[in-house]
Order: sequence, then structure tokens, then C-alpha cells
Amino acid sequence: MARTTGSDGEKTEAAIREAAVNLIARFGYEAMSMRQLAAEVGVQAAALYRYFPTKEELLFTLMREHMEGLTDTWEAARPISGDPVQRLSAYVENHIAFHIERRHATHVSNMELRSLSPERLTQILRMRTAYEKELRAILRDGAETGAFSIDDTGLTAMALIQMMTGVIVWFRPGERLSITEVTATYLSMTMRLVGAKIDAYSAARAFGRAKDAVAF
Amino acid sequence: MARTTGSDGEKTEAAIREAAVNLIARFGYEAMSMRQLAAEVGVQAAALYRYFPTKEELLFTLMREHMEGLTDTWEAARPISGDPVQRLSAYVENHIAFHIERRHATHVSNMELRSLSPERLTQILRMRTAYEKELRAILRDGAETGAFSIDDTGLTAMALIQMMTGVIVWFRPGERLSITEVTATYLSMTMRLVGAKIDAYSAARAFGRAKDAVAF
DNA sequence: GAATTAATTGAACGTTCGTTTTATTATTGT
DNA sequence: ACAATAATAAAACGAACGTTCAATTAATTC
Repeated sequence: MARTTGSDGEKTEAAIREAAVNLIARFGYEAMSMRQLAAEVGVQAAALYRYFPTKEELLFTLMREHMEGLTDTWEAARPISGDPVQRLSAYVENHIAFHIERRHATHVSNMELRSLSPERLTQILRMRTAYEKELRAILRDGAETGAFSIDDTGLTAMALIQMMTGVIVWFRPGERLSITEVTATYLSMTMRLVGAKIDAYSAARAFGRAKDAVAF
Repeated sequence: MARTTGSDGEKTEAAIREAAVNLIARFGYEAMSMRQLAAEVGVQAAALYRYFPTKEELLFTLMREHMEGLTDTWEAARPISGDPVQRLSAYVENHIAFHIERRHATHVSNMELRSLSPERLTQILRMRTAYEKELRAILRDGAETGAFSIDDTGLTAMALIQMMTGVIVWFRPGERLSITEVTATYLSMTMRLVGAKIDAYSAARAFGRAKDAVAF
């Protein structure tokens, strides 16, 4: 056998990416074999090497594009306003929405860093640091203007990111809570955590869609 | 060659556990080979099988004893008092101290769950759930007595645990902050997050050792 | 419709994996 | 001193790993 009827390079590559994200998220990068991945896609293992030169390059591609996606959605969602409360709200909303929508890819990006070569690890970490820097800037501005009351900006940023990203560990779509409800609760917890001095009205307004008033 | 001079079963087993925790934390369970582990201990791979029947059994033992240790330290630290603020303070302090002290073992317990067989996974998750239940009970009591102001007990418990456990990702002993300082900041953030209605004096008292007053 | 290019197969390469078996030596108990 | 036992080494097992290569067929181009 050789080329199969209806075979299409673009479709095959997309299928490989999707299957790889799911398999790595479920079994781990080391535990996933190229033959297992190929079987999931419906091709022979050798066919994978037409699209990705090595297994690690495949992993790196998945991670890089995930981080680029995160940066892109934040740049699109970032508000023009300088109000720290609104900026923080936008950051939290974007972060949670993005990570819930791409639970598997997030798992891969967070858990498989140690399988990257040093240079590639550095590259991914640089992207991550740049993204986290945005949050620190918001917290610093808020602390300076008095909108927030924060002990340690760096620690608070890390705590918030761990708390928000942790959603993917337990959140399952279609269960007790909707994404909107989860986001609202996390926004409320975030605002209290940073000591935001705003009332329920501002909170609802900052959240964008006015739903049941969020009590800080 | 065969038995070496000075060889001792107990010492060898302890050396295997310690080396395994470090190697798995650094490279991952799947990436660590039994030969690599044996070399780290200073024996041949076959010698490992005198102490652990399979690689997975070794992983399971490490995880089970880590969870037992966590439960044990909490039972020893758990205050008799019914005051939710004091109980929550004790929980946070114990959690952070334990996880920082055993960073590598925590990494293993959090990252390698998928390498366990279904039955063993269930067993570890049961222990974890029981431990988290303690936190939910504290939060529920605090919400009922009015000491805390909480939207969703379950969500808040998960958020707090993710936030606290996240410390091991970035904390390195001997860097900018000491364990005491980190714990104080996280206690402060926790109390604000749950809407605890207490003043700085109570906070310092709850923290046990009266250090620089913690502002909520 | 022939030539070219794209996509894939099937088989094979050398290596490493977890694990088992057997033999050998150190230590302990008598 | 000698038997019993504990601890390890050395070698080997089959299976699986990531990857390569040559052959083959489908789609495209002219």
C-alpha cells in the first residue's frame, strides 16, 4: 500500500495535532508512543514524520501555539481603559475562558515542560513570563492608585494564576456549574483577594454582562 | 560479584525511595528508567526488585506515604478550638509548610497520578478527597457562623488548595522570601479571599507567632 | 495521457525498556 | 567453623521504543 484515496496533508496534520493533544493530556508525553498516536489518527507511524521531524518537535509545536493563542486572546480582550479593576476583570475572564476552552492543551503546556530541550524550554518560559508580567503590571498599578490593597505583587500574581489555572483540574463542562458561574465566582474571589475597594454595582459592571449582582 | 560489603537492606530501601522521589520529580515517572534509578542508588537494576515488585508499586508507595504524611501532620496540628478563623489558619500553615518541605514528593503525587492503575488511583484520590473535606468543613462552619463570607464552599476550597499548593512551583528555599514570610502572605490572602471579618490583632494571634502585624 | 509531485505504507534498524533467573558473596545465628 | 539467610551482581528475556528507508499509489500538472 501507499498513498490512500482522499488523503490530504493539511487534514492529516490537523488530525495529528488534535490527537496528540488529547493523548498527551491523558497519558503523558513520555507514555504516548508514536505508534499509538498514529493509530489514533488512522495512519502508520512513519507518516507522522512527514509533518513533524521528531516527537519533541511535535510537543514543542503544540506548546508554542498554545502560548501564542493565550497571548493573542489577551491582546484582543485587553481593555483600553486604565482602570485597574476593569483590567483585572478582563484578565481573569480571559484567562479562565481560555483555559477552560483548551483544557487539554493547557494540561500539556503545564505538565510536559520537563520533556523539552533546554533551548525550547527557555522559549516557552519566556512567553509565559511575558504573559504573567501583564498581571503583575495590573496589580502594581492598582496598588499604586489605591484601587487594590496588596502585600506582595509578585506573590499575589502567582497565587492568582495558580488559583485560576487550577480550574482545569476539576472543571468538567455540563456539570454543576456553567463557565459563566465559575468565572463570576472566581472574579469575586479575585477582587477580595487583592482587596479591591468597589461595590457590587461596579463589580457587575466590570464583569461586563450584568447578571445576578456579585457580592464582594 | 554478589552481595557487597556493608550492604544493608533498610538503608538500600531508604536510598531507593529518596532517589526515586528526586528522579521522578525531575524527569517524570515514565522518563525515569529503573537502570537510571539503580545507578543513582549505586546498585544494579535487579537489586531494586528485592524491595519493590514493580515500578508502579514503587510509585504507589511513594504517593501513599506522602498522603499519609499529609494527613498525619494535619491531625497533629489540628486545633481543638472550634473557631473557624483559627482552624483555617492552622490548615493553611500546615498545608504550606508540609508542601514546601516535601516539594519533590508533592510534585510526584500531583503529576504522576495518571501512571497509576485504576484501583491505586482511586485509593490515592480517596485520601486526597478526605483531606480536602476537612477544608470544606472549616469553610462551611465559618460561613454558617458568619465568620466568613463565601459564595460557594466547594469552589472556594478548590481555589484555596490550588493557590496554596502552587507555592511549590516557584518557591525555592533561600531565595527572596522565607517560609515564614510566604506563609504570612498566603494567610493574609486566604483570609481576605474567604471574607474573614477580623482585625490585624486577631490575624497575628491566629498565625501563632506574633510577627509584624498582618494587614487583611 | 504521460510525467511529476504528494501522501502513505510496510519493513526494518539499533536501542532501551521493565523484569526474571541464576549464581555468588557478605552477614548472621549457632 | 559451619550452616542459613540476606543482599547483590551479571546476564539474559521478549517487547516496545523513536526513527529511517525504499517502494507504492493517489492526485496534480502540463
